[in-house]
Amino acid sequence: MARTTDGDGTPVPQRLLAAATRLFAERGYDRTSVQEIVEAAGVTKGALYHYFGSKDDLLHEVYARVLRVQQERLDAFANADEPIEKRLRGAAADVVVTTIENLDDAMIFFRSMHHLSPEKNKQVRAERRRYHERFRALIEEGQESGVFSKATPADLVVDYHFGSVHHLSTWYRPDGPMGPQEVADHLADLLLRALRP
Amino acid sequence: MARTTDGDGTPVPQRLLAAATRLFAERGYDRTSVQEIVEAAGVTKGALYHYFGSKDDLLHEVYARVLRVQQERLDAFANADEPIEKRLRGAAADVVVTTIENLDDAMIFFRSMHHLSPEKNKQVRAERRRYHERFRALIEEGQESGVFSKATPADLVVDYHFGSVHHLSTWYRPDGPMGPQEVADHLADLLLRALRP
DNA sequence: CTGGACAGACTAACCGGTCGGTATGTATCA
DNA sequence: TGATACATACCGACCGGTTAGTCTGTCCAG
Repeated sequence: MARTTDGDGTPVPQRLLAAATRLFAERGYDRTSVQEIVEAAGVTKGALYHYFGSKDDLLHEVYARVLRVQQERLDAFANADEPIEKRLRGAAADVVVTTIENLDDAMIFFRSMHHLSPEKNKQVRAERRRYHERFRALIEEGQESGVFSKATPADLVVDYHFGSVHHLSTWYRPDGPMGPQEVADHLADLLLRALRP
Repeated sequence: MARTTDGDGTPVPQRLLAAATRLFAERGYDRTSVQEIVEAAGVTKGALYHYFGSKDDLLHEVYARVLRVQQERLDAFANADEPIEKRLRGAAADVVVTTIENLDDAMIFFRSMHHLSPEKNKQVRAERRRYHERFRALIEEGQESGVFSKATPADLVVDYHFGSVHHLSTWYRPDGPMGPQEVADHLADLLLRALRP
């Protein structure tokens, strides 16, 4: 039997990543010791430093995973064969749902970026910008075609919406009165209503 | 001459608070050592622990200051003798301006809450709720009188707006193309437009 | 001479990361 | 088939460095 799956069926690197994600979201990056991560994953430090170069690397992996997923989902909605209104609404609501379904990731994303090393921070920022720009392009397209109001610069509208997404990890509770889809519909509504000409 | 004002005219406790605010915003709470704070303030650890019980206390003071100022300003706008639309717009825009003018505070506020001790965290949350509820009351008032749409629960609208305020510290740059008032007007516009019946 | 306002040396606890070592799996060849 | 050789996966003691907080002492105002 391969050592990689001792204990349960999940490979060690993924177990470490999962444990780190949970702990980083729970206590923050600096308050989580490498020792705690490896204990939660049921291995020792040797294993962690066998698969990851540093604690920082672990955090970076979390970011990479989130960014990849979000960008893929946005592209799918943005490139669909639908009227612009529907595409924007779909993308805006979807990012809310996936954020709620991965609140830990969101928490880490917005709270721990400054813990990344400068190069990795730069890399993450660059990918974030790609995401931001794809979203902005959607809004601009609607503005050009007269479906959305031009009163507010598209850039600002993007930040307005992502502010609310960002904020979710602060106030949303899974045991609260609203489900993910419900919140998503409301937030997408607010965005679309704000954009009415 | 009192030792409290050695060096410049500012009393030591305020110098410590100012230094801590800047450093916490710059590097984060955990990455800022007590030694760095006292050096930036031109004193030693003896002085810090003479005035503050702990590093945590220092952070708490930053929160208390921000909360007090924001609550006062909100109350002023909310209780003014104006139509509800104007009062909400005024409050919504004002919080944006003051947030931009104290970006360090905002950065710390949303990034470092989880570093507070449980009791202090609870205390801060309670005050935050008061603020949130005053703002929500404004929106509900407008909804009741038919000036604002009832399509979205008032609670969610509040979180929507404060999401964008929260987000400011992430993207706003003082040397960017927009001034504080300009951004504030746009964001208040978006809120009011989203609330149109 | 008393007490507040500090200075600064000190401590005990961690923490990230390293490193030598071991166990297991796999490829090669006689 | 069985032995040899090497690679991969991991263990856990250990190290250098840092940190929040303490404690004793000094100095000056009133």
